[in-house]
Amino acid sequence: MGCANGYPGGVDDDATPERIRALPSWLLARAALRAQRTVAAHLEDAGMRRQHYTVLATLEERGSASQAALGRALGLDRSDLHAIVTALEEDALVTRERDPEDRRRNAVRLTAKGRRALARLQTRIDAAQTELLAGLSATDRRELLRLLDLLVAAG
Amino acid sequence: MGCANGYPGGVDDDATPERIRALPSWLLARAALRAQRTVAAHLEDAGMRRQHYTVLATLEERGSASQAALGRALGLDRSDLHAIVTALEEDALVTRERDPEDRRRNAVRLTAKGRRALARLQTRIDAAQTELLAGLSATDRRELLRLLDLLVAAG
DNA sequence: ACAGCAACGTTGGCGATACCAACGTAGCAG
DNA sequence: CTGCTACGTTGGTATCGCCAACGTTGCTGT
Repeated sequence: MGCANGYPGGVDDDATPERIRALPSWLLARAALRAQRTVAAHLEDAGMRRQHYTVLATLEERGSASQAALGRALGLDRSDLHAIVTALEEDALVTRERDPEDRRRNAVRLTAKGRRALARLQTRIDAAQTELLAGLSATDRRELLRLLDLLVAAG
Repeated sequence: MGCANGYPGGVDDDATPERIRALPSWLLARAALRAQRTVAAHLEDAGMRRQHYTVLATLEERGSASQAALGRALGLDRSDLHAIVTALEEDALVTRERDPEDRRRNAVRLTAKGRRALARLQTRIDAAQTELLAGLSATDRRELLRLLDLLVAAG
């Protein structure tokens, strides 16, 4: 009668209840947290955050983009993008100039240094994804991407 | 030559680049954000947050638990759990007493009112999950749970 | 018996993230 | 030229996960 709940071992308190562990929103939060920590750890000694990478990658694809366009493409707020571009500009990874064709906009462009930094970041990002998905087969990885994409697209 | 990138339409700037959209960590973050917003919206007029639900649900399963045990079961920090239990106690949903068998611990227990509140919360949580997974078939939902569980267990 | 170590709860604080409100400026449509 | 809209900028808010420190309590080894 020593154990209040009738468990023999006793260390069962550390286990997440099935009721919670079967909750999609909880699992998503947990998995995303792990993903975030993994990516952050891989980018740490590069002094970058994950949004810096996504902005640089988008710029490499677009060539030039306004901050508002970057925000819409990446789901970021204008104010947050302002801070990100400012940081990248201070590191000379991007340039920010008034768009001559629409002087409301800032034309943000990748510099040569930015392009090199992006290449280095890409390596780290790839390593983080590999570590994150280490327990999944190739088929499972594809399935995961498909299902997550469904969820994101429905948003 | 009007369009810098050769796109005819022009509203393509709002689309997330494939390079980003195929990134597991990014998809996880986006999907988790949507899940979080959906749950929060469903719990909003109940004046509760999602961690309140998980704590209440764990207590219903365990009967009694210390704050540290709740933290380990749910992946929450001691300090955060303190705030949660305090809030639940103020609403008389749980009681917090010194555990007579180990006076370092607090024995947190569900009250009758807490049990009723949990039942109401469960309805809202279920509705949120339904809304979240609306675009997925039953098979897809099972697959998603399995894959997310793999990711979380590997953490 | 006692000293040292570990666990617990509590308090206070930090950094990252997502979001919102307001403002001035610039383009655009009626 | 008069609204309306988009844009960038600034500043502020709320949540969340995490960490450090402290006093109390239990356990263990000597």
